[in-house]
Amino acid sequence: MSGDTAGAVDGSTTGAGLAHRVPDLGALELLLAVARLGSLGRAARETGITQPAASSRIRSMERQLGVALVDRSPRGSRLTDAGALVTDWARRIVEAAAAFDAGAQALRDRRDSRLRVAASMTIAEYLLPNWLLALRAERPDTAVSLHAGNSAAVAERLLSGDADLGFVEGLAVPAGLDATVIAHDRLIVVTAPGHPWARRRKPLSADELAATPLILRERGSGTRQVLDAALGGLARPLIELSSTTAVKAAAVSGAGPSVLSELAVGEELAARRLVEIPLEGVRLRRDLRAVWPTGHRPVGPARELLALTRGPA
Amino acid sequence: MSGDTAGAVDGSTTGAGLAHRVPDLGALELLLAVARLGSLGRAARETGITQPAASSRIRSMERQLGVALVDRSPRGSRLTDAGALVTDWARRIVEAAAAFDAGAQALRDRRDSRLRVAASMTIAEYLLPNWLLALRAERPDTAVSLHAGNSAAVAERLLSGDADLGFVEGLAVPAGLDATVIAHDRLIVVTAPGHPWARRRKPLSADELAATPLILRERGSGTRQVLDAALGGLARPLIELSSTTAVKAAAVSGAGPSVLSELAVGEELAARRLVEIPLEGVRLRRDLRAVWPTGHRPVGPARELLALTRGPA
DNA sequence: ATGAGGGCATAAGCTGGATTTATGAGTGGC
DNA sequence: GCCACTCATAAATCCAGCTTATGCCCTCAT
Repeated sequence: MSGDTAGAVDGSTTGAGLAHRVPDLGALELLLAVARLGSLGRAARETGITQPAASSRIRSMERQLGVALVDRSPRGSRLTDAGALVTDWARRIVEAAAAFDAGAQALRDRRDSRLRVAASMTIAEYLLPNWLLALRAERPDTAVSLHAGNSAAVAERLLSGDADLGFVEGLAVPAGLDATVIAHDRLIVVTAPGHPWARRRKPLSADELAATPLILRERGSGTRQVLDAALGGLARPLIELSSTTAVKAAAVSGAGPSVLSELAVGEELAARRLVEIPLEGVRLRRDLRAVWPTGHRPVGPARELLALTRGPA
Repeated sequence: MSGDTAGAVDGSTTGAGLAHRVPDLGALELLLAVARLGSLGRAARETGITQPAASSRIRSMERQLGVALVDRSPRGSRLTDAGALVTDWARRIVEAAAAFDAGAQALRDRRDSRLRVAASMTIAEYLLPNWLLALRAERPDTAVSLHAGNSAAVAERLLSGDADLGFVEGLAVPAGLDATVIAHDRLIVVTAPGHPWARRRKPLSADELAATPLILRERGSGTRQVLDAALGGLARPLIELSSTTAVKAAAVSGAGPSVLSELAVGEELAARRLVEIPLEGVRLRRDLRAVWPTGHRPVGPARELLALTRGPA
């Protein structure tokens, strides 16, 4: 959880103060509404503010960004070319915020919720918010609660009746539970772009990987289990850290190579903070499973959510 | 750019007011700093505010979310289990904001920039912000300007000396330009989850696709070009819209099937607002290319950026 | 044990940004 | 020519977050 970092996102590198250069969520939502509705006034009404407020907000956003975003005319407002681009970028922020909101609501609702979910960390972090969003779109009134923990904790909550549906990422299905595979996850070798491996031509061999000290999660984590199994219990730790985030931060800072879930490093790969090192001769694939107490097939909201998770591979 | 929408993100579906339920960027950045530094005070200092301000901000965030995020102790502050989860979700918002910022800065800098980039819309929307972020990480003082347009516009800017490096996504390289393939993009068939095709067992055939009216960009767009070529000029439009966003919105609302870049629909697939329909017998793959005036190999910052884009496929 | 230092909480006062109401002004349809 | 729609401006209000000034708690070193 600690571990020093030099990631662009974590602030230390960038001249801190993203918040001063990026409009706030309200303004971005307003911009999306303007783009969709073609009028400041209508967008204002939809957003629940008055027209002058919207006008002023868009204007200060343009001042802040130094770019004209909308073409105002007495017949309405259309996006500028630059405005269209900005709006698309803004949409991605708002989407992330919507996922955040869905997740946060599930954490809060803990009490009188109709669907109680228990999930392992990787799934809770990267997949569940989007599923919850989809569920909300179909059944807006289903209150969901979420509890995150390792496989054992998930199993315990299910068996004790404290959860209706679980998601785990380990190799085996915990005893007493039925399961169905809902997706796959690939573990990949990553390094900072400056690492020597980043310039290799040939894929890494399993032996090389096993012989190299790696930045890893602690023994017992789902990721570590799969890696150890694939390599024959031989993964050498260079550092052991207790959260995926800390591992990523260490890898980004160039401390060494690491093996992480594909899901966890999507952003880092896209922004070239990390690069994937091709690997041959090992299948670092693991199944992600939905689980429930043996015999008690999911019904109602749980069934609903389960159906949503049967995504594209 | 208009086109009605029912996407969860665009507001109409969700009980509007994401901004009231999600902490603002400043608070999220502060939370990340606390997670990284293990102390409210240190996080405050790094963020440029005082310790009581940080304390109050975190507290109101906890009140807003209804969840305890950090465990305060006289020795520092550590994240709660829920806090760790929230922080990870928050990181995704901040990452999107960082990309937004990088893009916005490039739109603004237009004047005295050392690297002038021209790019097609799909690339500018989905790929460039991350590249700019990576470039900034390596060369923090390189001012970049960005102009987005279709392939012809990109070529024109390069040939007239108004841009140093271009990115295009069409089938052919415009005359007078040298190019290198930097990535590939796959076009995929998508529908709303409720569409009959979403329940098909067998992959779609090319003939079926060609025979079905689709929601498409206007003729002449890069996407349309590739599709027409692959199908033999036969794609039937159900509706023609002038922006990828509008097409997506129409598809999400269930108006019909569409063919879109994989890049453009990542979020929608993840949140199950759209589903991919397997297709066989057609290769809807297109190359993304970096381009520059024949003979003038990129040098300096342009070379730098080019190197960053040679990503994982 | 005792004082120093780091860490967090509380209280009071200030400030700035965003909002609302009220109004004006331009454009197009009937 | 009037009505309906658009956006802009001005003035007053209100609230959220900031800072400064404290106090308490804990730990560690002397």
